[in-house]
Amino acid sequence: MRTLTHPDRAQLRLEGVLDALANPVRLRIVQRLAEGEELTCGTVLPDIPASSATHHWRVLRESGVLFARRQGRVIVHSLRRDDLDARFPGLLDAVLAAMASESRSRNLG
Amino acid sequence: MRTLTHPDRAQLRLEGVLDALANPVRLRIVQRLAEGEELTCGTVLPDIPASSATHHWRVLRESGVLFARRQGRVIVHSLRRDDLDARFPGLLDAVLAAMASESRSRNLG
DNA sequence: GCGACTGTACGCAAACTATCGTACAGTTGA
DNA sequence: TCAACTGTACGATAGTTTGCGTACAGTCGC
Repeated sequence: MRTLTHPDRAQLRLEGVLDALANPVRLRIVQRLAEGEELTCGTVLPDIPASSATHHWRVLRESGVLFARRQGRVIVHSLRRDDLDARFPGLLDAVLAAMASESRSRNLG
Repeated sequence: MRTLTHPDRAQLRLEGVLDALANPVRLRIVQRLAEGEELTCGTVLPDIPASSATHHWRVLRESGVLFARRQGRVIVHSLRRDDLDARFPGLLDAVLAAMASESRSRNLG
C-alpha cells in the first residue's frame, strides 16, 4: 500500500483530465462525487470488482480529478473542484451539466 | 472513398467527444479550427503521415466535433460549434480556454 | 494477537488505439 | 486521357487500457 500521490494544481494537464473523464465508469464516479458525496472505493458500482475499481480511482487521482485521503481503513475521495475550476474554468461544470442533460434525455426515451 | 458520415446533433455523446479531445494531435486540430481556419486534411502537422492524420480526422468527425465537406479534391473541415454548444454548453469554450492557458504557461517556462 | 474489513499490488488476457506503409480512388487541369 | 494532387482503405504492429483473479498489506474492534 503505497502513499497516495496527487499532482498539484500547477501540474494538472488538460489532456490527462479529458482522458480520465472519457470513460463511463469514471464519469459516473465524478457525477456521484459532484452530488456532494464523499465516496470510498467500494461505494460506486458494487458490481465491478475491487481490483477494477482501484484502476479507475487511480486514473482519476493521478490525473488530478479527485483527492484521496486515507481515513482509518477506508479511503475517502472528493472532487478537486477548486483546483479544476482554477486551472480549467468551466470545464467541470460543463461536463457535469452535459452528464445531467444526457441522463435526462435517456429517461425521456 | 466512402461518403463522409456525421452524427447528427442529437446523437452526440459526451463520452465520445471527451474521448476525441483526449489526444494531443486532435486537440491541436481543434485549436486550429477554433481560430477560424477551415482546414483540409494535410494542413495540420505536416510531419505526420497522411494515413495517421486520416485516423484523427475520422475520430473527430465521427464523434461530432467537426464537420467535413468535400470540395473538389480536398476535404474542408470546420468545428461544429453550434451543435457542441447546444448539446454540451460551455464544454468547447472551456476546453479551448484551457488549451490557451496551458500554452501561455508553457511559454512562460 | 486475531479476524473482519478495505483497498492495493501484481500479473495476465482481451480489447482498443495510435502510427504507419502501401495501394488505390476521386477530382482537377492540361 | 493522363498525370498530379488529395485523401481513403486496408493491414500490420507496438503500445495502452480495461477488466479481472489472486495474494497481500494496513486498520480496526475484540
